[in-house]
Amino acid sequence: MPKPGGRDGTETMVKRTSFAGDTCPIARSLEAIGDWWSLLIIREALFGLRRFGEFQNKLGMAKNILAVRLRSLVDHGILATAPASDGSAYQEYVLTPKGRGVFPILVALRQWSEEFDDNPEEIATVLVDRDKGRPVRKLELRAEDGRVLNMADTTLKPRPAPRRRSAG
Amino acid sequence: MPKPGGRDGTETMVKRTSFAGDTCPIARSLEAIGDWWSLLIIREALFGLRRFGEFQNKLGMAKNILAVRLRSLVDHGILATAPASDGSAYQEYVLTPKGRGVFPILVALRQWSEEFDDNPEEIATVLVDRDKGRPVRKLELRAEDGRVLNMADTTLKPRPAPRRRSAG
DNA sequence: GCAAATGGTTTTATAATGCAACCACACGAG
DNA sequence: CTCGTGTGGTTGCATTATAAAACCATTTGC
Repeated sequence: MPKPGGRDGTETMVKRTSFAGDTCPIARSLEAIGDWWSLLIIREALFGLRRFGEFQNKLGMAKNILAVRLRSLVDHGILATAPASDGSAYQEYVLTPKGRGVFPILVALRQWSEEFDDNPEEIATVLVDRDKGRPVRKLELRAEDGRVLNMADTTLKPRPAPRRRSAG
Repeated sequence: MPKPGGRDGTETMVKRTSFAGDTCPIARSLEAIGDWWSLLIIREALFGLRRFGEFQNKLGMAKNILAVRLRSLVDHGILATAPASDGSAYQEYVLTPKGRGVFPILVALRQWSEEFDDNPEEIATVLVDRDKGRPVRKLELRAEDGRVLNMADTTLKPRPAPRRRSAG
């Protein structure tokens, strides 16, 4: 069975496609956090988990997969390693500002489930305002002037060319 | 996509983990749209793409993968098939309300890239208010009374028990 | 009817995932 | 120091998902 370009040294790179160089910001996000586990790890990190064992225990995922994901998240600047806060020689994984910035994405995912899931009664938790203990509103997208926008009120424009600073 | 089930006793050596029965709404969302291509397909659908060939051409993905994804999205009620709008015998894939409800998730992903990407100058487009042509604000999370909340202002509570209708 | 386009499926190869076993190091007790 | 245990991984191997390309059935244009 001759396969195209097989044994002659020309390896066919059948890779999982990468969006790293894509100009679409959504694709670029997915490049960093667009897999099953990464967002769940970040979710747990937002909850305060820090140790390898904590993530592994809470998420019930294979240790090798967790290790790969943690490395990837560190590489992407979403997590950072730090010496353990309890004085031991172990290390911890803590969210960077970039990692904490994922919060709105998680809220959007949560609210989508709350609104459209076929069995919403199976959802165990509600995101509430800490002060009042009342559920939060749906995320709002607003114009510069404050008007609430829905999808039809928006459009995409090419990014304006970067303004060059005059010989700073 | 991972096989559904796994919680209902019909479990047959489930390999790739499924979050279908998870009580976390984020996991439930990821079950439906938590893979590389689904969100990009939805993005293109929001832009108006409808035909198999349009998706395949625009996203540059393998046809078999596209076919699997489209089927999955239809199964999840995110897309629906419809007779072609141009009168031909072909079919089209159109977003359901549930599919259009993904919009805020895409906005959140976009804004995360805009804020934290290492090379934001590579991002080609800006989401703007259609009326004014001005960039939109960051998504805002608000309390019931209108206060803008950040992550620290929120917490999770168990979902209140469903109110039972007074029988009869 | 025939060629080309459309919308897939099948085949085959590679990469990712998952489980279990293994291993290095830290730490505590003796 | 040595043993035993917990933590934090890595390594093999089997299974699954993804990918490219070939193939195929309809539909459309002519």
